[in-house]
Amino acid sequence: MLDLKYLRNNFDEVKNKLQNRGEDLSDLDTFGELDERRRELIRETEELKAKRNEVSKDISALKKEKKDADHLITEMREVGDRIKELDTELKEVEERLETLLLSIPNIPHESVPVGSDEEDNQVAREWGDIPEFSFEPKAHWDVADHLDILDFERASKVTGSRFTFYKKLGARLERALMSFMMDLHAEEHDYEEMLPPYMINRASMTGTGQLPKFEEDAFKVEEWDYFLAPTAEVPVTNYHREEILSTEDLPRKYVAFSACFRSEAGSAGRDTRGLIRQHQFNKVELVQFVKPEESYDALEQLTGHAEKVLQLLKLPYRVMDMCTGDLGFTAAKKYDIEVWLPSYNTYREISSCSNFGDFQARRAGIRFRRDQKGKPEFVHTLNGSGLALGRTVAAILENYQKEDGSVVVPDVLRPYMGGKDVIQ
RNA sequence: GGAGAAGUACUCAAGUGGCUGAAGAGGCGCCCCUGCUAAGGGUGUAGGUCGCGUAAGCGGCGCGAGGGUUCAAAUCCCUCCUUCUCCGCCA
Repeated sequence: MLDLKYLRNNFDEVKNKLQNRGEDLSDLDTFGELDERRRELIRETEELKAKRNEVSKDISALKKEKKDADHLITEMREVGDRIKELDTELKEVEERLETLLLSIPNIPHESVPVGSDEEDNQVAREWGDIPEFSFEPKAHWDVADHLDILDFERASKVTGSRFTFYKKLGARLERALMSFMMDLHAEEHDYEEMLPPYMINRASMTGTGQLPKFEEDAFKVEEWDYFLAPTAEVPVTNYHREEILSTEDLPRKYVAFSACFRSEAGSAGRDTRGLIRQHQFNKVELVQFVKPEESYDALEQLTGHAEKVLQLLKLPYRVMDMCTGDLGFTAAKKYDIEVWLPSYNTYREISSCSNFGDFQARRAGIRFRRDQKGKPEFVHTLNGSGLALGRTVAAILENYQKEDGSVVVPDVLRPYMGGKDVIQ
């Protein structure tokens, strides 16, 4: 959410900066009218309330002296009615204004490359050597099928499409990755470990920006106003919703494991096979709350923490600096980390690291105080996958596959795999 | 699911219709005393947000949330949320 006063005072500039984001901005022009009407109503209603408060004191005094106050009471009855009318209109105007503000995307940071779609994203850096195979590398679902470690078919029977059963060493591999990543971030990168709820209420989903605009992307729990968490970003960021942190609380860094649920509305027919696009997947998520002046350094650091996972797993990747048109609704700046998948002969997203500036913090009311007497200020929030587990499994199966159909276990995972060095 | 109790400021807590933005205590700030510490005395401090204003400031809101009654609500009524206790059920 953008700051109301900032938007008022810099309307054209803001509109201009949002232009190359590719979002629909047609509602933006109602802002001026709503904002003006709101303040008009506030002025009017507050004047009347001040009067009512004053006269109420007079009435109280008169009553105490056993004097007649009927004429004042009659007058205030009318004032009260008028206040009620104005308040009703004010409430309606404020709701419309709120809805509008909640639907305006974040302003991109000046360093974000201008562009219209993913074609305009820029490669920030590449790491690792693309593996060469003496045979035709198989897609991870074929590797998994041969090893009998994933069962998509039975998952469609039990639930539906885009779900899977992990089996045997496949299940073990996913669990190993979870522990490996949690340990790495908690012990080496100084994040506090957390296991959040997987169901989230509406206020929290609004706080991080999934709502109101993207309700169709989420799974809704019938009868409850709860949503299945699309990412641990939502519960963990909202952990501090409506709180004022003290300056020594910052930066605050959390690493959370959670299942993630996405309806994938609008992706029908894409990545229908394998682990790349599931309705449910596991993810280790990094979340940071930092002082405003530190957030862009923190983004580099956090992205580095996610990259470290791939480096230790020895999986080749590249980091993309996302352009204005591909930033998403909430981010001010975003890096996607893409891992090499041999069977696709390309890189695929495995992590997304974003700095939201104060955009989420304003929605969620997450603030901090620099010193005892200081005014509360909004923190900056960041998060990034560290990493998505399903896609990491896919990357390992594909990059570490052998001609005989077995898969070598990356060194760093062996302690988590009971010492196993190969899946066969 | 059933039966009860409670939600007030950083914390504890008083307050059942009108000088209560809210007693008191703790905490925190400053000062004094005691050569440090412990203890004692004095004094100060109350959040947040919105509107008007260059500012000082003035005003509105506000006692879990949202409605309602009233000239006036922390205080009365309704709905919801959360916490606690007991019973039932359950991983």
